[in-house]
Amino acid sequence: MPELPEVETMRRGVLPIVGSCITSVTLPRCKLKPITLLPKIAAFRRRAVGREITAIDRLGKRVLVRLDSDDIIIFEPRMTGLVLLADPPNQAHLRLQIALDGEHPQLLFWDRRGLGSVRLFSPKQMNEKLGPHLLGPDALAITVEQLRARLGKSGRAVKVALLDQKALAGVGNLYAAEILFRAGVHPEAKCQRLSVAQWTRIHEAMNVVLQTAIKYEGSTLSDGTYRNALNEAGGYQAEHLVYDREGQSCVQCEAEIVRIVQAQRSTFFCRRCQNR
DNA sequence: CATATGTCCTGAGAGC
DNA sequence: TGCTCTCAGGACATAT
Repeated sequence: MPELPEVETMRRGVLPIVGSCITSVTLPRCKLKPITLLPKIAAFRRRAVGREITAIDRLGKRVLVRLDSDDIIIFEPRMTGLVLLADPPNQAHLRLQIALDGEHPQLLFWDRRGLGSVRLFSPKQMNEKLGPHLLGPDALAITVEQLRARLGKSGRAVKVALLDQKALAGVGNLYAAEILFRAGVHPEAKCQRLSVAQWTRIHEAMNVVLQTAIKYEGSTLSDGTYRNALNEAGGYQAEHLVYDREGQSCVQCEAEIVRIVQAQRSTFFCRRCQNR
C-alpha cells in the first residue's frame, strides 16, 4: 500500500520526464470498473495534450505532475495504484496511458483494485481540494513542536492519530507500526497522555524509518503489488520489525509480536518493547 | 468542532 | 476442482 516512501520512490522514478511534452492521453480498454478520472477524458485531453511537464512533486501520498499551463495532474495510488514509466505488470489493470515525446515515451497509471484516481486540477482547484486546510504538513518536514501541537491534545490512540492525513501527511498503516516500535511507544497510548520525550522519540523514529524506507525504495509485500516506476520491487519489507510479523519473535527482546485491530486496521507491536 | 463508522474495489487464500 | 467467504487499508461520505 503506497505510503510516503513508496510514493516518493514513484516521484523520483518519473523525474526523467520533466521537460517532455504530452502527445496523447489514452484510456486502455479495461473490463473492470473504471477508476476516477477527472475531468472526463475529452476535457482531460484538451488540457493536457501539447503541454510540457515542468516538475514532479509529492503531496503526502500523491504524485503531482506539473504542466506549463500551471495545471497539475494528481496521481493517487491509494491501495494498489502504480505510476510507471516501464511496461506495467499486466495489461488488465492498466488505467491510463499518457504518451510523451521525450526519451521515456509513456507515463502510465496501473491499479489492480481500482481505488486510485487520476485528476487534473487548476491551481485554484488544487487549493480547494488538497489545500493545507485538508492536508497536514509532510511527515518528513514537520517539526516535533508542530507534531505535538497538532496531535498532542487528541484523545485518540497514537497509532490511529498518526494515520490522520489532516494532521500529518504521508504515514499509513505499515509505517505507523514500524515508527511506534522504533519509538518504543504502545500503539494504544492516547496522544494526550504522551510525554514530550515520547513525542520526540516518535518524531525521530518517523524520520529514520521513512528516510530508510525511501533508501530501500519502499516495501513490496507478499502480494507483490507495489513496484517502482521501472516495475521493480522495493526492499524495505526485509527490514520490517513488526508489520505482518504476528507470532514471530521481537528482534529486540524475543517476545512474540502481537496483532490487534484499531479503527478496522491491523496493528502489529511488541508488548514488551512498546511500553515506555 | 472531533471522532467513529461504513463504503468502495479486486484478487489471494482459507475452508469445505 | 470450484464454490463461498473473509481480508487487505488508501481516502472520503456520513453519522454521532
